[in-house]
Parts: sequence; structure tokens; C-alpha cells
Amino acid sequence: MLKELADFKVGVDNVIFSVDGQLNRLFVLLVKRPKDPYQAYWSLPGTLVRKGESLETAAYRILSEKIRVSNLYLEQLYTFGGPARDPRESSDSYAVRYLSVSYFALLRYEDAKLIDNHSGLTTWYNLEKIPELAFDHREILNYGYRRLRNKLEYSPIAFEVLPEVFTLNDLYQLYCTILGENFSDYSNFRSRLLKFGFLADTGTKIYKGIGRPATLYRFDSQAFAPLKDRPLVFI
Amino acid sequence: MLKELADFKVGVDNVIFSVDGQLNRLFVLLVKRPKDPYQAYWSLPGTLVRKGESLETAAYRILSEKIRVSNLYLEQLYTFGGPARDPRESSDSYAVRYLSVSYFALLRYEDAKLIDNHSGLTTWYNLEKIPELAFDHREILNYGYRRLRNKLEYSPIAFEVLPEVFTLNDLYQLYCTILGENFSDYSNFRSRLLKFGFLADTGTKIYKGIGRPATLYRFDSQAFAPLKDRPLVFI
DNA sequence: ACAAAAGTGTTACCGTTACACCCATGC
DNA sequence: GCATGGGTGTAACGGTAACACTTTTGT
Repeated sequence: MLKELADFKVGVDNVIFSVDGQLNRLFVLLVKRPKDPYQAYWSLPGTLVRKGESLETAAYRILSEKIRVSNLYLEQLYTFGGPARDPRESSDSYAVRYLSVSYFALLRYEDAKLIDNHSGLTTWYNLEKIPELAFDHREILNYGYRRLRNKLEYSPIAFEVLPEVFTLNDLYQLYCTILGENFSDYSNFRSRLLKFGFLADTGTKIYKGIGRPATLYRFDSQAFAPLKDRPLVFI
Repeated sequence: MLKELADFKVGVDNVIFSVDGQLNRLFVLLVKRPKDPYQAYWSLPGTLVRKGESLETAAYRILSEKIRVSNLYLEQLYTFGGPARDPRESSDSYAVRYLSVSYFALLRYEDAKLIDNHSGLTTWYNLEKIPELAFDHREILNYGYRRLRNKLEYSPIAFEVLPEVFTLNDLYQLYCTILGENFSDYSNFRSRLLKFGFLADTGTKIYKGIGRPATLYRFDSQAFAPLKDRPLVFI
């Protein structure tokens, strides 16, 4: 029996979530495949890794080809690498294998501008209404969605997604949209977050028409440092 | 500028932890590299993925080449794939790239038998006394150790590592060894675990010499099912 | 009887939950 | 004045932490 090593091309597939805090919608970015395999199917935006390019660089490259955005969070998700996950691998198992390293990203819908959305080949899909996807992308998406919710509860990723200054309501809306309404009472969420001490009052207030003006806060990474690695819960 | 795709060989590196509940020791399995690069350095046991082989299969293959053990937990950790992480990649960046998909495994020291430990090229190293490692393996190890502690707190992985029936003390020792003494009072740990309701009293008791005999429990996956995906905490 | 190991119980404390309530603004 | 959105306060509840205590065994 031969023990030959497999040869791989490595792809990076991104699960890019965008949160619309205003209208409480959670989207994922899908692209329509222009060619076989899975021609005309929707899929996660992906690319193959080039010579001299790191995995993360490749992930950022796809993202920046599709979206212009200032604040985002991105991390590696999982690596899917079974043989025959890509039909391009011929069944005699002597062809090149395609391995997919997936990443997940989070950004705000209102801050993101789609590049080339005239063609309609790149679209935000509501998470509730995902069509059938190419390859094992549905599985990757599910995995990413689970990770997103976990990360939000236990890590300060929200502050990498929000702009420099933000209101506690902006933050709350972000959480609501992802974790679902009533994940926590607003007033309790508020006091918990403020008690941590890493949200600095900027002194300025923002007036958005009717109603009391909201205080603008800034994430103070100095003050957050000691809490790093400890089990935070933003419930 | 050329946009040529990189060609990869894919390696799997395992961070294999073993817990010695009796003597409160936590080990990681290291192997001495027989050849360049990093000849004679200690490293995580790894292998390159063969044709027709899945990543997970490769991970189990290395493991079973080194250890005979009945119960273990294994999961994918992270994929390290920057260019030049392996010196075999020549600097002109036109050579084959080496990507490492890492896995972490947990098993019990007392249940594991090392295969071929005469040569001394495969050894359990105490986590406190890790030597300099080859490649980026120190980084992988640190990552694995963090994951191990998290998993133990939030997932029922302990029950995949313990034998079919076990005492609450076996379980407690496992937790103590990994999370550190005083991670929780024994009596509190005990009542929390029993309250969950997924530990079934087998009715039998085990007599280990002096002292009151211990009740043997079995993990009841039926009873655990409804708790799945919910945020458990075994603190 | 005593030491060792297993198992039970109790209490003070602290954080969460679910509200009700007060404040500042535009119309 | 009143609707609207922002912000504060509080009291009941439930779980945790720390520790003392009881039970069952071997010698």
C-alpha cells in the first residue's frame, strides 16, 4: 500500500456577518458562483491562497474586494479538509485536494459599503432566509453563527465593530440583534457594562432629535487589560 | 505581478494532554525530531496528510502510532499557515508551503500505554517543564492549553476521557489537575454536578482499601441531551 | 478506637432579575 | 404638557463559597 502525501490547494472562505442595529437585522454576505462546480449557486465569499500570502491576509483580501468598511472583527473559524469535499477532487484520490480554512467576520451594516453591487452577484442575505449553498458552506455558516454568539457573550468583540465613540444603546442594539430580543433587560445590561469600568465617558453627548441626548462612550483598552483572559460575561 | 496559487503539503500536529489524577500531574506528549529541520529538538507529534486521508483520520493515526488508550477526547484546534513557518519553504516563496492543522487530545495517564518508549524519543513532559520546541510548536501548545481549560469548564469532555464508570473523586481529581487545586471546593463541585442530573448512580460501590467506599457513577447521555448547547458551567 | 476517604448540610454573601421610577429633550 | 428616548434605583430571589459535620470503611 502506498503512503503518498496528498497535494493541496488551500482556500479561505469567509462567513461575514453584518449587524443592522437600527432595524434589528442580521445578515451574511453571499456571492453567486460564476462557474462550475456549483455554478449559479450562492456561496460564501472565498479565494485560493496565493504564493507568499498568509491565510489571514487572504481572508482580508476577499473581504476588501467585496466591502469597504472601517471597523471589523475577524478570526479563524475552522478548517474543513475531508477528501471529496470539493467535486474538483477526482474520485481516484490522486488529484489535488481542496482544503478550506474558514474565517468569520463581524461588522456593522450601516458602516459597510458593498463594492460592485450592481450586478447583484454579491448580496447581504438575512440569516433567516439563506438559500441552498454550494459545497459544505451551509455547515460552515452554522458553525460561524454559533461562534459569533459565543464570542459576543464572552469577548469584547463588539468594541472592535463599533466606531470609536458610541452610545450604550448602540451597544445594546448590537447585542439584541445577534442574541435575540430579551437576551437581557436594557437597564441591567447597562449597569453591568458600566460596572466593569472599561467604558470611558467621553463627556460629549449626542442629540438625535426627540428624547434625552445619549452619552458617548469610548472603549478603554487600558482599563480592560486586567480583565483580559478572565471569564467575562456580558450576558 | 503574478497571482499564482500556492501549493501546499498539509501537516497535522497534535497537542496530546494526559492527566494523572493520582499524583496531580498534567503531561503533554513530545517526540524528538530524528532529522532536519530542527533535528534533535522536541516537537509535537505530527504527520503529513496522505492521499485519501481526512485531517481527523491523520490526527488519530499519529495518536495511535504513539499511544494505546481506550478513552480519549480529540478536537481540532487551529490552523497555522503563514508562509515561512517551516524552513523547508525556501525564501523565494515559490516552493511548496507547509500548513499545520493542529488538534488537541485529552486522555488519562493511567490508562495510556506508550508504544515504543524504549528509545526515549517519545515522552510525557510535565507542562511546567517544557523544553524549547521545534517550529511554532510552543505557540500551538499554549493555544491548546488554553482551549483545554476552557473546554473542561464549559463542556462535558471529562466524561469521554474517564472510563464507563467512575467515582466523583476521579472526576474531581481530573478537574483539579487541569484547572489547579482549589478551583472549587469538593463538596460544592459534588453537589453542582449531581444536581445537573446526568450522572447516574450505578448502584455499585468501589472499595479501595481504607476509607468509606465510593459510589460508581455513569454519564447518562440521555439525561444530558436537553442541556446540550446550553451554557453549562462546571466551575 | 482511630484515621482515612466519602458524602451531607448550613449559612452568609453576592449577583442577577424584574420591575418601577426619574431626567432631558423636541414638538 | 406630553411623548420619546436616556438613565437610575431597589427589593426579592437564587445560586455560590466556605466550612463544619456525619457516615462508612480498614487496621
